[in-house]
Amino acid sequence: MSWLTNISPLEAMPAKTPDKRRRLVNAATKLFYQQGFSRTTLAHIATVADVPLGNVYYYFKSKEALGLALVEQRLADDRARRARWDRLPDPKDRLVAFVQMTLDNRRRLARSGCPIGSLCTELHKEDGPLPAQASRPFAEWLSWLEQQFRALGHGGEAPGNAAHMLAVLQGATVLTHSFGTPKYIENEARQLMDWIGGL
Amino acid sequence: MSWLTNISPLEAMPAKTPDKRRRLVNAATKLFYQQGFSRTTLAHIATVADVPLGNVYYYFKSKEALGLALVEQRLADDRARRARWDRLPDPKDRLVAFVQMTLDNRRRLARSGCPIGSLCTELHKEDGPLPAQASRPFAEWLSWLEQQFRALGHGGEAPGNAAHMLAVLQGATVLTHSFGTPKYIENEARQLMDWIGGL
DNA sequence: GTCTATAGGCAGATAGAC
DNA sequence: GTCTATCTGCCTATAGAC
Repeated sequence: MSWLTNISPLEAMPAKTPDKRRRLVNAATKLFYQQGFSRTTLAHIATVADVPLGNVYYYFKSKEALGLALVEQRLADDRARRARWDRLPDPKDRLVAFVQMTLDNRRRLARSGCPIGSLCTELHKEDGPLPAQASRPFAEWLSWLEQQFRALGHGGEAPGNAAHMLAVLQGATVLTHSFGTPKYIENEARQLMDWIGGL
Repeated sequence: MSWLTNISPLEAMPAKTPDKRRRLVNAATKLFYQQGFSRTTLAHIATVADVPLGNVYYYFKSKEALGLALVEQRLADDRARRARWDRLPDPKDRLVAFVQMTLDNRRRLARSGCPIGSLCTELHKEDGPLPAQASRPFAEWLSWLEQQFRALGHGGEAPGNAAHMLAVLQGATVLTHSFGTPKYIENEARQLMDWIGGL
């Protein structure tokens, strides 16, 4: 009865999402984040993923298609993370978890910026469907943040509060990345924590 | 006595900064901003500046050198703008002018993002001296904002307040650009105006 | 100082054998 | 499904006449 064992959906469909495809998306995620979309070559991605260059095109018909797959992966990962946080009984704790995630990642953010924000900024200068797709992760985070503020009884101000929280962290990340120091994230995160505590 | 006529310093030294050089920097500024550094070709810049491609290399030894010149131009323009605002007697009015500038530019910012922020984000993924130079415009704005808060008697909190104001506007600009709507800048600018009024 | 022509190299994408 | 070899085109940069 192996078909009843509790395995992850992705492992359950090896034919549709084989290991190579996953490795390519993972390598692309890492390299696009560290070097940017334009500067990253498919040859480099293939090397990191340990897949021959020509084989990349069996899984993705173009570099753009790989970019789109990367956005989908990001959406799935973020949804999983939010689902975990949704188990916290107090919406305040969910907001704290969000700010804390940024704080925990501050060194990485100082090195390479926000993976969603910098992807958005860069892909919005590309042609085709990439610009529109790139902002979807932001849209879903905004919507989730709104939910938390609404659950706290701040219905009318929920959209504004959600946007403010995301904007502050994005801006702090831009400065932290520009100057290569985590201090902007640390200062803004502390203020946001106080704000959440006082809601 | 034509040497006494009141002409601009740049027109006064045609040998050192001829028109073609200026046109190239202006075209590069515009195209790097709209399309990004990597995606913009020297051929396109040359066309927009109405300069033959081969002639570009008489003024700039490489694409990177053109990028560095662009940063210098940005620094000069920003200093001139701050010098004008420094004539306002009340530091609050100077801070208001800064926020108002962002608000006035919101449509352009929705289309292409912050010219300093997106340049920083993209150039920090390049090699060579560009990453370090790209953040200088931010550094000078931060320093100027700090001065204004100090002039208002908020000495100890001046660095934090300056960073917060810049971070909020940067973050609002990232969201405004990502979603193509000025509303995030409008909301955050309004709150910053209230904050300045109550200082 | 100016401009044409082109070198040189690299990156995205494809062909086609296995 | 996999992989090697390669095509095609573009982009930075240079050569060299004027």
